[in-house]
Amino acid sequence: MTALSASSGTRDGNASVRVADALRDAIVAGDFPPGSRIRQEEIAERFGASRVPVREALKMLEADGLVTLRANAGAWVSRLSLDECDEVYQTRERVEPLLLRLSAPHLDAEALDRLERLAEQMAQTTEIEEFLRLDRDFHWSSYAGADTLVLGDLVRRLWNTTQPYRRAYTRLIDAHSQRIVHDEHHMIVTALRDGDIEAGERVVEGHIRRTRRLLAQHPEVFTAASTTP
Amino acid sequence: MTALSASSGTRDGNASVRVADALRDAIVAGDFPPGSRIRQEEIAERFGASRVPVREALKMLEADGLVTLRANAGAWVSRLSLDECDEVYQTRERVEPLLLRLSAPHLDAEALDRLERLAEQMAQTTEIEEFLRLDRDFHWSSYAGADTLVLGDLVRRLWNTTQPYRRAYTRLIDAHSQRIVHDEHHMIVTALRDGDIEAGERVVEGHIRRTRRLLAQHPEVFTAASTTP
DNA sequence: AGTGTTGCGATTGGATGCAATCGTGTCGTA
DNA sequence: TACGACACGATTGCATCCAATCGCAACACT
Repeated sequence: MTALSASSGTRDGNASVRVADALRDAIVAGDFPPGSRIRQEEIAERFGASRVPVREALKMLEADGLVTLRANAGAWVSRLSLDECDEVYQTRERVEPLLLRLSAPHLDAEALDRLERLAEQMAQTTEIEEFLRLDRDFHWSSYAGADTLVLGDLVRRLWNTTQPYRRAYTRLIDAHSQRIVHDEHHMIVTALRDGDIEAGERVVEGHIRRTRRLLAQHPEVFTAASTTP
Repeated sequence: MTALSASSGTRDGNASVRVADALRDAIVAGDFPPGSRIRQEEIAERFGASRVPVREALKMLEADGLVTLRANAGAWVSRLSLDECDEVYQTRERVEPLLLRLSAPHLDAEALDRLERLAEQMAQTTEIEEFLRLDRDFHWSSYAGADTLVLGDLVRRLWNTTQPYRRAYTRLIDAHSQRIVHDEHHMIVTALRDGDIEAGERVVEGHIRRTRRLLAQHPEVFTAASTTP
């Protein structure tokens, strides 16, 4: 599922977008931990392109907040301070309830069943990457009803920039916290089934806030976050 | 104030950023109305650069939401539908109160005086561009205390993408509506002086919501928005 | 007359090549 | 030994050049 292959053959006319997508996936997947140096030529070779589309991709990822560029120096995977991460989470607390509100009316029974299933799967897994993937999948599925372009993109961006810290943090939570996450997910599904948007908004908000507070109790995550497979 | 000169001489190492900034300013200023075709070579010549940094700039502005790119076809200034604009405003309703909250504690008496002065100036001007400039200045000054990077950028982006419609809409509001805007700005200053962050958040939220509703009553703004000086 | 097709100009996408800049290791000096 | 200057390699930034694609108009065909 992570970015592999996607190189040989296709000359579809937009290498920069392909490189950006692949590189974004790689960063989010943890292949490039925060602070990693990104060399243009290395990326170019890796994805079978020249440096020009790579640079365009880097500009896009910089706007995404995933990459930090310094003129005449190079590109690094963005590293968030605890304060910045906290800020992103506060932003998510405000924005994601809205996205859920916009999505909720368009979620049919099948979509809700799917959410339920994802929540169940999460409760049963202990593997970290699987947990992260399911969590992402759960929330995005809950937002899938919103045909919004701009807000969806915005939230996706906020998720992406904080993914490395969510990964590091996931390693730290105990069974009790994990149980709370499971309950909250279940409450989201319940609220959606009841058509109680207000309740849904409040659960999502609290869900994110709780994670933010827990993260703030683990500043060590932000001093040297590394992920080596 | 609009982008002129800024061409000859300086070889500072980051032409793409300069082009992006200048082009962004030009779009926000209304030099390129929504739907305008953007030809790479034209921009390149205009800012004394090659097409390569122009394309990098376009990728950045696309991520900003200001420009829409179609592969092998070209670039256009993004055009928002009424629904999309409404969505951006709903997002602003959620996010800007937070930004104000983060900013408020760091605003000193001098900053508040400045806000007061800007509000007064707005109440006395009738010229549209001046009104827009002061409005932007007022709100951004109220957010200036927040040393936040990510949230500030996000809000700036939301303002930029909706600027053309705010401009078109400003032409339509009557004296009564303008008076309400003035009052709301004054209430923001008052809340900040009192240190009542809750009140400030609520005023900002209502301020944006009211504008959103008024915009929704003028769908003609989104059918063919043009601004020719 | 209406419709599908084919060719050309205009424009974009991408690769290569060269100049400018930065980081780093080495050397010289106090 | 500690500190600063310098030169070299590595990397980035940008301009030029060529190929690929699209839009459009003229044309042929039913």
